[in-house]
Amino acid sequence: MNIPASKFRPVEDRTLRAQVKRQVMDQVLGGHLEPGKKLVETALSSELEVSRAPLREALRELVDQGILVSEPYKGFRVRPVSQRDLTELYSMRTELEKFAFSLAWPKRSDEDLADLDDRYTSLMSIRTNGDQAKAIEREIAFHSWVYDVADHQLLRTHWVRLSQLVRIYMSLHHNVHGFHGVFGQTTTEYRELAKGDCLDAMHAHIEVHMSQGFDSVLTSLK
Amino acid sequence: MNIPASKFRPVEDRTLRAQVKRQVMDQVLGGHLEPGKKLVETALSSELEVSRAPLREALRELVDQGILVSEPYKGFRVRPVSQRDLTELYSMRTELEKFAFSLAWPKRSDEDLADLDDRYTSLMSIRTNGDQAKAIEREIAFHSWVYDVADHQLLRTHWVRLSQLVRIYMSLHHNVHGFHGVFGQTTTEYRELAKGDCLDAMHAHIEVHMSQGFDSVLTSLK
DNA sequence: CCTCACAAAATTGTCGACAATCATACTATC
DNA sequence: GATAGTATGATTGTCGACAATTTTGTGAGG
Repeated sequence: MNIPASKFRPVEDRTLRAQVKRQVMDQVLGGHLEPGKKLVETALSSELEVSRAPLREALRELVDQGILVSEPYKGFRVRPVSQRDLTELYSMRTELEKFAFSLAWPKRSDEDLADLDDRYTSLMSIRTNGDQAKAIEREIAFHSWVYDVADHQLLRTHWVRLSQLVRIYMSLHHNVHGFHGVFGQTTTEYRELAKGDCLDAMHAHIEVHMSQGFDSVLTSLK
Repeated sequence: MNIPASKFRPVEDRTLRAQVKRQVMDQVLGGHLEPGKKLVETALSSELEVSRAPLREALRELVDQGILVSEPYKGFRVRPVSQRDLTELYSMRTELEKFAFSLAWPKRSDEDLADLDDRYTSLMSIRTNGDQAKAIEREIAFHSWVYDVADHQLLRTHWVRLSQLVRIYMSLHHNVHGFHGVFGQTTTEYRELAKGDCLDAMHAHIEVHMSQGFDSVLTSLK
């Protein structure tokens, strides 16, 4: 399990705002709301059975998380996708992840390496299994490892923001191509290098790894 | 002038939300609201003469911009500052700006170089002059040049987010140490290298430049 | 003096109604 | 027939009031 440390976690989503946020996020990232689709506040609020005030605040939070876009008097829409955005997303990912590895490199403990193996195993087991939402989450979790180890709060928040976009494109990919992952074999090499002792090789591999992922997802856009 | 292309720009701040956002932002970034200070909604709404609905939405946008923080039932506070945050901010800046230069390098046109000189002159003239808010804006504008040339939307939004934090720390610095800039002589060298033809030298200089800025701002925190 | 319980005040969260704006369909005019 | 103007409906923006929660204040008991 992932969080055995304390049996209890603080109750989350205490406000309607937070609950709404989670639900809309799940719908979008689950691929049930197609990119570009308009969200009508009155319809959503009656469907979720909350008033528009917390709904609007929740949607506004999702805007700055990059999941939605909004224009005054025009309302909210699911963030549209484009080839350019995808290109930028992956170039950005590449850069941040290389930076993360630079930071994490001297900090990797045995515990951390075992943790990476856990995430790897967890990811591989689901790939043959077939739960789309879970598969995406584990893919993200696998890549989050280096950011956890890097122990850089600001970098992490920027990765979280990027990862939302990654989720959108991945669910798009899964909807088009079924359940096989976007990274293929390179994931295994990624893990080996991450446990090894050559940072340059890791950096080089990230470029390859990302461009593999990019090409794979790109096919979903045409 | 900066934007001669089209004589008109779209009317901005059409909603109260946008106006509130701008005003609160100015207050915080102008250093008139100290980090950690609590913002009481009822007080703010009566002061700004708007209801709490648009006010709350505006504040929530500022949260995801990194200027404020919020907790359920606890309200909004100006983002607190810490040495760790500052360290992370500058390491992040260093990384993103190096990336930006890599992208911008082959795209630099003669126009762009002239633009850089304009921003440089504009910055230098204000440094001896003494309007704090303007000085900060021009400092940011100078560093934004490379992001403009890089022409990478996603990278730009991340820089915008970072630049908000930079503004906070700079206004803190100005409040403590008066109006001289935080980068000193290195700005001139920065400009020269940015116009030159050695990307590696530019990258190396960014490290120096940033650590200079970091050290300078750091003194405001103790 | 300290701590706990409890009441009161202050503050945030939520609601329903109304105003301002936008999108659509229709008409008049050329 | 095309286009501009106009009325209508749909949608977002704003407001004031009330509910839920936290914070502050007070006093009893040790």
